[in-house]
Amino acid sequence: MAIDQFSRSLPMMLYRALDAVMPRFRKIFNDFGLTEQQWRVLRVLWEHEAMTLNRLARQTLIPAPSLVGIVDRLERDHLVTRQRSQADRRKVNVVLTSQGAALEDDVMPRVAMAYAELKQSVDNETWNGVLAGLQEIAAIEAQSS
Amino acid sequence: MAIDQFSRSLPMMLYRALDAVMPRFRKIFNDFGLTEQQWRVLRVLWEHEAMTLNRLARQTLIPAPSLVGIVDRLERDHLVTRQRSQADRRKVNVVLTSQGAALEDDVMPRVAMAYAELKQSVDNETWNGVLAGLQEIAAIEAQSS
DNA sequence: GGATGATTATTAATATCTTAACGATTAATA
DNA sequence: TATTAATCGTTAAGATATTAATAATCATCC
Repeated sequence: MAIDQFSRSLPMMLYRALDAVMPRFRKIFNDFGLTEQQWRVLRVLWEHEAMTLNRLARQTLIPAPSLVGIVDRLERDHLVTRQRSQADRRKVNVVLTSQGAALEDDVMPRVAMAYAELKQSVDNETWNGVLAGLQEIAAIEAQSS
Repeated sequence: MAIDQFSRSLPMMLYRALDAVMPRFRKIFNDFGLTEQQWRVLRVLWEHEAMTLNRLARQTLIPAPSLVGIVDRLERDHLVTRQRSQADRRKVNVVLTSQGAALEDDVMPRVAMAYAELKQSVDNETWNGVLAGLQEIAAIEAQSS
């Protein structure tokens, strides 16, 4: 087979790693009534306060059409607000509410601890090697045509 | 920050790598009217002819509830069939139709070529290192509690 | 300065994910 | 053997992905 074993192909190994890693985090998110992508949006806003929907999409790796609904529900839950840009009225800034900002102190410690545990369960050299390798793979151009 | 940069966390790097790698394959799938997970099901069946829905879920990394609908649509398109097991009537075997089997010769070459191109665009040592590292990460127990 | 072309957010349609629950069947057990 | 527990496929409900298209706004260019 050109692609030796399907199960060991790069894409499947990437999915498999995510399946092994994400459940522990999702449990934490659920404890706070958050979905994974809601968490991602908040995680970025906790660092940047506010951000255009497009930039938010890039930072969170969430496709813009999905982000629209996600921000809708975050707005419904009073965690963020939409603010139309004055300079360029096409742009919409997603802004943290005080409630959304306050959530950071509750969620981040638990996530940080889970992340530390995860890191400890993997050999340190392997960990760094994977991150570096993924960086290289992620840098491959989208190979237009 | 305990989790240095969010963008460089392991989960985000995994997602980023997938975003860089998968579009080229999805274009091929679309050329044959297949979705990514329909492809995954066929890819496994091309090697095993038939398989229980549960085992198929594990092999494809597709959650069982999702797989139900995916098999529904593959059945609608006359690519697979459901066959209730005689030995254990709880089980359902998903079986390739001749049409589904025939698709292999059309799809596999193009996917294999895209995969080869992908592999070539990454340093060989990096490639193997990432696969080995992902294997180790994927092996982490689901950490029950 | 108005037609043309790009950007930004959004909607639409279909497919899939996530979590929980349920019905049918089989296995285990008292 | 009647009951209880486990397994298998499935349904349900809400959230998200994927791809294409659209309305509003902005930039450009002649």
